Parts: sequence; structure tokens; C-alpha cells
Amino acid sequence: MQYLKIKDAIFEQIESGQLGQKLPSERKLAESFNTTRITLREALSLLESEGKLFREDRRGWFISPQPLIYDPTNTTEFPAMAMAQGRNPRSELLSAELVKPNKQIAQLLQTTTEDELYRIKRLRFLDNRPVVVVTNYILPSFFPNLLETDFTHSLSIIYREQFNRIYSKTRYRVSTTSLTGSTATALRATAGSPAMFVERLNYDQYNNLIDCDLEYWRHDAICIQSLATLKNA
Amino acid sequence: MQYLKIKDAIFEQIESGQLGQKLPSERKLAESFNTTRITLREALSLLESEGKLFREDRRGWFISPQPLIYDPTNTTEFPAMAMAQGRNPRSELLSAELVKPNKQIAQLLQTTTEDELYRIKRLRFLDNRPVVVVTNYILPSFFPNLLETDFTHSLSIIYREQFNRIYSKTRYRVSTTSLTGSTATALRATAGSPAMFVERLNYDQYNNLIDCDLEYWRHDAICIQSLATLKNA
DNA sequence: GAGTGGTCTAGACCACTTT
DNA sequence: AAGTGGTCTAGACCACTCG
Repeated sequence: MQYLKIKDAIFEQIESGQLGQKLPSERKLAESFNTTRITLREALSLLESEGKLFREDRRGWFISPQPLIYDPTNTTEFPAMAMAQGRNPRSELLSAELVKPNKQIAQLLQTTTEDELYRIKRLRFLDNRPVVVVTNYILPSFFPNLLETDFTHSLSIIYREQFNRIYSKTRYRVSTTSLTGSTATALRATAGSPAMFVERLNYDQYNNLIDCDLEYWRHDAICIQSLATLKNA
Repeated sequence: MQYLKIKDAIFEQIESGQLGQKLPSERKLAESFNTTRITLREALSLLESEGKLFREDRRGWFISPQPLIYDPTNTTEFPAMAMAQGRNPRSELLSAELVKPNKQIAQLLQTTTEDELYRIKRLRFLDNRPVVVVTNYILPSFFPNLLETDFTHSLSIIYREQFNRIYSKTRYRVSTTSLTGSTATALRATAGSPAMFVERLNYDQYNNLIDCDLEYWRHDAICIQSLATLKNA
């Protein structure tokens, strides 16, 4: 159980601020604990699972900043939410296209794999660290010619100001998964890094299902929080 | 990237039902893919992160059953919730004591580390698989002599029927972490297994903070889901 | 008692990032 | 050009589970 001791030792060094934002190389750390890289990586991976460290692919290990508090029942756009918590947000548009959805998405939006949907992919940063890939699938019937708009604004603002649609109800799901493929790459993560997956189905003020969100978060970058009035029997 | 191919191959075998509920031994699997145990375990760990497989410590690898849909805004007790989804629930009381809380808990419940609290630990099973360790910290002022009650019933029923307190509001947080120590052992998990952590602060019908829940779930056993009316600016 | 998973050693090569 | 992380090999021992 050597790796547990190493884990605790590294954690103490993190807490006491002896390590910078970036950890020393695996070889140096392994040597300093008198062990092999495999065992050292076991310890680092544990700290990664616990959300105390994160990796950037081939760049090394870093200490995780405070997570963003994320309330799925709040429509506040990402930039406003981040700034309210003293963070510096930034977004990059990855793509905006009209596509035929796969079966899973078609089912979510109660349409077919033959009916095209708008798909908007974004990469969002916190303090210059990429933390989430967000994919929106949007029903075109409610938003004609959406692709001609300027996506520097958030979707909820575009919906409200250009189409008079206001998010009013959401059905969200949260589960854990791991990052793969282009999502992992965009987040500078190694394939297999732990992730938090948030799926949202959004309804407008007339109770029409208008779009869905698929969000893949670096799992240490987010803490879901909400206040709820309980439904009693 | 051999382990990615192995991962996909194992996943296909899972989907097509070629594997039983329990996987063959690591040595056999490694041999069948012409690789070493280390690489094979890399592939299995990925599937574990994705929630498709889980491990029981020294017992082997198993295919994950469907996750339980868990709505944090619903007070339905665990047994009722599980049965409504066609699952077979069971609970074990691990301990029920009066203890001094640590700093974190004291802060959560707005008390001090000197004031004792009831602490109730439970292990919950789904279809005979241990899936979550739940720890409740309860403010004794609202529930005199709580420890003398029979804990075969759920807490919310005891609160309602013996103390006239009804859960009416909750502040919940969801994050990911990993299992360690006695929590891991209770869940038959290896230290470091990925986990979903749910923290709840519960209020009664008079808006008094009455208790908190700390829940460590095997991450593949749960999918958080809720419906929310959005708070618009 | 046989076999298993958990842990660890001591290397190696490559592609990539960084200096 | 040097160093790094990602990946992989080919073993080993132990404590534990299971038949």
C-alpha cells in the first residue's frame, strides 16, 4: 500500500504550498519517494480521482483550482456565473452546423434520425484552463436561420432577444464518465480522464421542448449545487 | 493505444452478451488479447471510469447493472425509490452514535466541534450489491433521545411520525471523488475506486436546519436526475 | 490448495512539449 | 536537443477468495 502513503505525502505537500501550480516531473517525484514511475502514477491517479490534481496530456500534473459552483436550475449564462465567482471565463466556438442526429439525441428531442438539427459545440475556459465541452442540439422549427447569428453571445440571450423564447423548465441528469476522442483532446486531457457528464433538456415558456445540452466537464472543475423545495407525498 | 482497442473489444463483448455478469480472470483476458496484465487493467479501468464495469476488491470484475435514477428533490425513501424502479433494496445499519463533529461538519450544520451530534451510518444495497454509504449528522435539539428509536425505518419516517418534522427544503451538492478506507471496504471496493459524492443539508417545515447527509455512491450505480423550474433574471 | 486480484520492480521506446 | 509523459513488456510476491 505504498502508493497510499505517497498519495498522502504529496497531498500534504500540496496543502502546505510546497509545490507550485505544476508538479515536478514523474521521474523526479518517483526518485524522491524511492519508487518506480508506475507506483508513483498510481498515487497521482488517486489524487486525480479525488479532484485534487489534474493532468494535461503530455504537459504534466497540476494542482486543481477551486471548482466552479454550478446550479443547473439557474439560467445564468456561463460567463456571468463564472464572473460572479471571481473567475475569468472564456468560450471558443468549435462548430455550428446542421446535422442529422444519432439515435440517442433523436430520442431525447423526440424527433427522428432523419430530421436535421442545429448542433453547436463550444469549449469553455476558466482562468485559461479548458474545463467543459458543451454540445447543444437545437430544434430548427423554433429558431429559423439560427446559424446566421453571431455566436459570441450565449444561446439563452440569442433565444430571448432574437426569437422570444425563454428557458423556463429543465430536466437535467448528472452522471460520471470518462473523456475520449475529440472531447478529451479539446480539454487537453488524456483519454480516460474522469469526467462529469451533465445532460439537460430545456423547455421554453410555452412548455415546448426546444433544445438539449450535453456537457462534458473535467470532473475536478465543477461542483453541482442547488436548492430545492421538496415534493412531499 | 493498444488499450483503447482492447477496451472497445471488451465493450463489444459486454454488449453482445458474450460475457457473463462476472468477467474472466485478468490473466485469461490478458492472454486472449495477447498483452500483459498491466495493459489489460488499463483497459478495464477505463471501462470502470465510464461506469460500464465495476470491481469488487479481490473478487474480480463485473458488468454494471442499470444505474438507479436518483432525484435529490424527492423525499421518497431509498427503499420506495428503488422498488419503484423494479430494484430490490436493502439497508444495513453500520452505527448510530452521539459524536463530536469535525470542523467541516460543524460548519455545515452551523454548530461547533464541541457540540455533540447524532451520527447514523448506513450501508445500502441494490439487488444485493452494496452501492452507497450514507452518513447522517443530526442536530439533537430537534430529536431528543433519537438513539433509542428503532432504525429499521427510514429517517424521514421517524422524523415525521415521532417528532413531527417534515423535510421541506434541501440544499444539495454533487461532486466526484474516490473511495478510501472504511467506506471503500463497506462497498467492497478497492481504495481509489471512482465515486459520486452527494451532500445534502435538510430543512424542516419551519425552515430549521435539522440534519445533513453525506452519501458516497459507487459511481456507476447512480444517475442524478431532476426537473427544475428555472429562476430567470 | 489453487487461483485470483492488488501491488510492485526495472526496465524500454516513442511522440510530444519545452528549453 | 533534452526532457517529459504515455504506453508497454515481463516478470515477481502476497493476501485474499473460492471451490
